[in-house]
Amino acid sequence: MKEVNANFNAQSIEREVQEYWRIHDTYKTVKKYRSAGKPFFFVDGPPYTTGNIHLGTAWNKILKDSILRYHRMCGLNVIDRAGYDMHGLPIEVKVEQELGFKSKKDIEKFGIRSFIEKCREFAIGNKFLMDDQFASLGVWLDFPNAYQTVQPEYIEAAWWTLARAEEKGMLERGHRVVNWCPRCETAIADAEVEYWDEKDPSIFVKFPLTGKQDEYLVIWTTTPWTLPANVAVAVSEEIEYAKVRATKDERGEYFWIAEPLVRSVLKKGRYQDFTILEKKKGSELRDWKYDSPLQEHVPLQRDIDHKVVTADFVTLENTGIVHIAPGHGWDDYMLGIKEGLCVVCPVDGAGRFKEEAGAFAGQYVKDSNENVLIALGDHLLAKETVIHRYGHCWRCKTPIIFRATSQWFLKASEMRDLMLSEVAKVTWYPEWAGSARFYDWIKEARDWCISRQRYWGIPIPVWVCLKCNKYRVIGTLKELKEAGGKPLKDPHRPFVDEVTIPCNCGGTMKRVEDIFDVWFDSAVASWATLGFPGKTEEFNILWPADFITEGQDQTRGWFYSQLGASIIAFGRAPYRSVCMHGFALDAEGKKMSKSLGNVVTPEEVIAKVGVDVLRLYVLSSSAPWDDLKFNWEGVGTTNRAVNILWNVYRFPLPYMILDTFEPSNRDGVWDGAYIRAHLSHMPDEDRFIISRINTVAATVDTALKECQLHRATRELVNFILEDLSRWYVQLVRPRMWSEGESVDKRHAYETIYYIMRRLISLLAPFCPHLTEEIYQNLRCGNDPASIHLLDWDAGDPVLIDGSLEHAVDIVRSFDDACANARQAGKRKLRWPVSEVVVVTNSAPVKDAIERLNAVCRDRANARKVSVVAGRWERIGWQAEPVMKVLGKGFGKNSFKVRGLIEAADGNHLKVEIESGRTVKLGAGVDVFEIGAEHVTFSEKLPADIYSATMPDATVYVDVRLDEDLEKEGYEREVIRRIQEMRKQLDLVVSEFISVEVLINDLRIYNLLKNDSNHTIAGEVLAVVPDKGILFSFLKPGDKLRTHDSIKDWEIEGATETVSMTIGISRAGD
RNA sequence: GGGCCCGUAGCAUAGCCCGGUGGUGCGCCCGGCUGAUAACCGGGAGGUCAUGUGUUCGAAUCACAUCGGGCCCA
Repeated sequence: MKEVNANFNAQSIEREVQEYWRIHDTYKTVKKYRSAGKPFFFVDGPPYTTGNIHLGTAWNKILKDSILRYHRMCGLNVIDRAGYDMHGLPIEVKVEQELGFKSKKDIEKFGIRSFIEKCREFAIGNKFLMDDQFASLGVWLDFPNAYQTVQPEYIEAAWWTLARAEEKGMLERGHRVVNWCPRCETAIADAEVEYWDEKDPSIFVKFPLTGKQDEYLVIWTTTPWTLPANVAVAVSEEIEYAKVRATKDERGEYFWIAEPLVRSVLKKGRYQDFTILEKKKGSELRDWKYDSPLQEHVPLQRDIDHKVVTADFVTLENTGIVHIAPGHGWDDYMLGIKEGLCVVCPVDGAGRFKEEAGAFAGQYVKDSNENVLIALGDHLLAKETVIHRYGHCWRCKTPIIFRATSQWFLKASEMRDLMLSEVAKVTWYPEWAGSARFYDWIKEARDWCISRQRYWGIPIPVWVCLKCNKYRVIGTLKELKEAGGKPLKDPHRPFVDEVTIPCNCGGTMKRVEDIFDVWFDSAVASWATLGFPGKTEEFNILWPADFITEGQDQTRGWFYSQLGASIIAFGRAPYRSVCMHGFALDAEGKKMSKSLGNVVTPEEVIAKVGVDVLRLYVLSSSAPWDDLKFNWEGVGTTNRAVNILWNVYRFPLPYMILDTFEPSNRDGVWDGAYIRAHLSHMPDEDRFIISRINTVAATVDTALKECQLHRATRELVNFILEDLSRWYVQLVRPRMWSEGESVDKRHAYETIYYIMRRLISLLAPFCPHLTEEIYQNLRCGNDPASIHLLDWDAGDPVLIDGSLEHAVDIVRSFDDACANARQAGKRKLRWPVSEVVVVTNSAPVKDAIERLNAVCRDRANARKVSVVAGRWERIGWQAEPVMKVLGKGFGKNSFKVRGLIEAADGNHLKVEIESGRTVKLGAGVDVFEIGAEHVTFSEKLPADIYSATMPDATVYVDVRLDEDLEKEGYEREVIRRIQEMRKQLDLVVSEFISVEVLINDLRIYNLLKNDSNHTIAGEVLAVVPDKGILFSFLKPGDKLRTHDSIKDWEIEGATETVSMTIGISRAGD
C-alpha cells in the first residue's frame, strides 16, 4: 500500500490504468481466465463506420461493457467480438461528395473498381478511428478481431442466407412499387426513409365520365406528377356519393363527390351554388368508365381503359374518390394486382419522365407539377398547398418517389406468424419492448426489398441466364468457384460481376447487377460473427445469442432484420434476450443535432470529468430503456460522488501505513476471513457497515440480473455517500488516530479494508479504471493481478444483520434531531452537553438508542443519552387561553383572564382540569373560574432545554453549561484552532509542535490554566517524548515568544466572545 | 393518422404495476463541522404530481381525452 496525497485526477489515473492493461494485456488475461466458464454469447450490434462516435453510441457501448464485465466476473466465458457495419449508401454518398459526383453516371465514368476502393478506404479508416474512441471509453470488446461486413467470410454468410431463402421459396424476383431515391437512383428500404414536413400542391381534379356531357368524378392528390400514370379511381363501397349540379359564373357542371364532402370541395372550387341531384353508394359506381384529363398531352393515357374500383382504404377525406396510379403507390399497386389494372410507370431511375409521357418527357417529376397543372386546364377544379410529412432518402435527403421496378424480395409477410411466436420466446428488457412495441411492428411486416441498384455493398449472389432467364443463387465462394471455374479473391463489385456461369440450357449466366440492402448485412451478424457457414464448430455450441442490446430505433432495424434473416435461415429467433435502450437527448429532452447546436460529445465529457464518471453518470441517471436527458449538473453530481469515494479510499491509508497494517490473508491472498471470524467481537459500527455492503451487494446483483443498471449504480453511489462517507468514516476516525496497537484499531483497519475491497469489486463493471487503480494499491501480494479477474460476490447473508441496519437508521434520525435541537439552542456541536433525552413509546427506537448508546453519545457530543417512555418529568405545561370562549364567558374581563391563564402554573392547572375540576384564578373581586373549555395546553420547555422531533420520538437537548462542560468547550475551540494552524503550516500528521496560547480573558484563563494544557497537548502533538509537554497558557498582558506561526482568534464562547493569540512552532529542534 | 414510451419543486429523479400523509439529490438561503478538508454535516424555503374528465369514501398511482417530448411507422 502506498499513501495517496494527490486529489482525484481522473484523466491521469485512467491513462495509467489503460497503460497498465496494455502492458499486461489484462483483457486477454481475463478472457483466458474465464475461457473454461459457461459460454455467454453476446453479439455486438455493429455501428456504422461514419467516423466520430456520439454520446448515444458511447452509452450503447458502456451499457454493453458494464453488463459483459458483470457476466465475466460471474464466471461466464463471454463471447464479445465487436463488429462494424461498413457497406452501403451512406458511405457511397460521402465518397461521392468527396469526389464531387452528382449522379451514378459520374461513378460509372470514374470506374466502379476505383469507386469501391475509395469506399473501402473510407470505411476502414473510420473503423480504426472508432476502435480508438471505444477503447478510450474503457470498453472491453474484442476490437482487433472485430467482424467486418466487408470481409469475404462475412459476405459468404449473407450469400449462404440468401441461398436458404431461395431453397425455402422465400426469395422472389418481383415487379413492385418501391421507395426510390431519384438522386441515388436506387430502391431504398422502408427503414431508409426519413420523414419531415414538406410543402406540396394539393389539387382537386375533374375526371370526365366517358360518354357524359360535363359530368365528372372529382379526385384529390398532392402529387400532380403521378396523374400521367393514372389508370383508375377508387371509391369506398360504404360511402354515399352525390351527383351535384354546381354553378360558377352562370355555367353548370355535374360532379360526383362523397356526399358529406360536397360543400367543402365546391367551396374550394369557388362554385357559387349547387344542387344535389341524386345519391349512390360507392358500390354502385363500380366499373364506371372515365377518360384521363391528360389524354391530349400523354399519348399512353389514350390506350388505358380507366374505370372506377372499390377499395377499403378510401376514407371520407378530401373528395372520397382516390386517384390510383399502380406505378407510383404501394396501396395503388396492391389494388392494381387485385383488380387486374395495368401498371404504368413513365418515370426513369433518375426521376425523369420517359418518352411515353409525351408532353412531359425529360422533365424531372417534382419540377413537372406546374406543367401538369397547366395541362389540366379546366379540369383543375381547385388548387391549394398543403404541408405534410413526406419521405426523404436518409442519406442524401432527396424527396423519394414511388416507382414500380423489378426487385428482389424476401417474403417477410409470409413469415409473420412464425416471427411473432419466436419473439414471444425472447426475454425482453423492458418487457413491453417485445410484447408491445416489437410485436406491433412485426404485425405490419411487409415483404422486404433487399436489392439496391448501387455499388458498395454485398453483391446479390444471383446469376441469371441471358438465354433462358433461369436464375441460380450461389451460397458460398466455393460453390461459385466450382460453378464459375475460377477462384474469386474479393467478392465485391466489380470483380464478382466478371464471373459467368454456364447454364444448363447452353447459355451463359451473368450476375444481376444489384447489391444487398445494407440492413441485410448486419442481419446475418449472429452467425457471421462465428465464421458460419465457413466454420460450424462454434456456431453449433453458441448460437443463438444469449444477449444483445441496442437503441429503440433498432426495433425496426437490427432487432427486426436479424429476426427475419434468422427465421429464413434457421426458423427461429437469433437471440435469447434483448435489452432495448433509449436515446441520448439534450437537457431539454430534445434530440441532439448539429443544427440545434446542442450536441455534447463523449470527448468533451471525458475531458472534464474522465471516463469513469461519464460511465457512472449515463448508467445511473436513467433506466436503460428511458431516454437519457444529458445534464451537466448531473455529471457534476456524479463526479462529486466519485470524488468522495476517492477521499474515503485515501483517508485511512496514512494510518495503515504508519502502523504497517497488512490485511489478514492466506498465502498473500486476501479472503475476508478475518471479518467472519471476528464479527461477533467487533463494534456495532463495523458490523453495521459490513452488513450494509452485503445487503448492497445483493441488491446490486438482483438489479443487474434484470438489466436495471440504474438501480445497481444508484444503490452503490448511495452506499458510498450515506453509509460509508457520512456515517462509517465519521465514526471510525478516532480509532484510526489512536496510538499504538489495539484490537479496536485492528478491527477498524480490517473493516474498512474489507469494505473497500468489496465496494470496488461491485463497482468494477461500471468504473473499471478507478476501481483498478484502487485495487492495485490495496491488493495483497498474491491476489489476482487485476480487479477484473476477481469473482463476483452477490452478498454473504451470514454477515447481514437487518435489525442492526434498522437501528442505525433510527440513530441517524436521532443524530439529525440532535443537530436540529442544538441549532435551536444555539449550541455548537463542538460544545458538549450534559444530557440528551429521547422520549418515545416505540420499542425499536428505545432499543436502537440503548443498543447504540455509545454511538449516540459520540454523535450527540453528550455526556449522557437516555430514553424515557411516556413523558419526561422535566417537561412542563403552558396553559393557553381559548379567546373565543373567554370572550363569551367573561366579556370585558377576557383580557384580564388571559393574563391570569398565561401566568398560571400550567402543570397544576392541567392536573386539575384533567381530573374534571375547575380552577379559580385571580385575587379579591377578580376571581375567575376556569374550566376545560377555556384552556389548551402546550409543552413548556424549561430554560436551556431544546427539542426536535424524529420519527416516533422527540429528542430533548439540555444545553446548560457547568464549569466542566464550558472548560471542555473552550478546549475544543483551542484544539480546533491549533489544528487549523498545523494545516496551514503543512505539518505532517505525526510532527510534534510547541504551543503558546494567550487568553485575553482572565476568567477563561483561570478555567483552563490548571490541567487543560495536558488534554490539548495530547491532541495536537505538543507532548514530545523526552521533552514533556510543550504547551502553555498565557494570561492577559503576557507576551508570546517567536513562533513559526502566530495568529489572533476570536472565539465565540457560551456567553462571551474571547480573543486569543496562538503561536505554534515545530518542536523538532 | 397509427403503435410504444415519457411528462412529479429552478434542474434531475423515486413513488405508479398492486389507489390511502409525495420522497431524494443538485442548486438556493441559514447554521454547524474540521488530522478525508478545493471535502463534509444539519436545518429551511420551494410541488395545480402536464391539462381535463371519469371510476372511487379516497387518485401522482386506475380509465378516457387533450397538450408537450422521444422513438418507430403510414
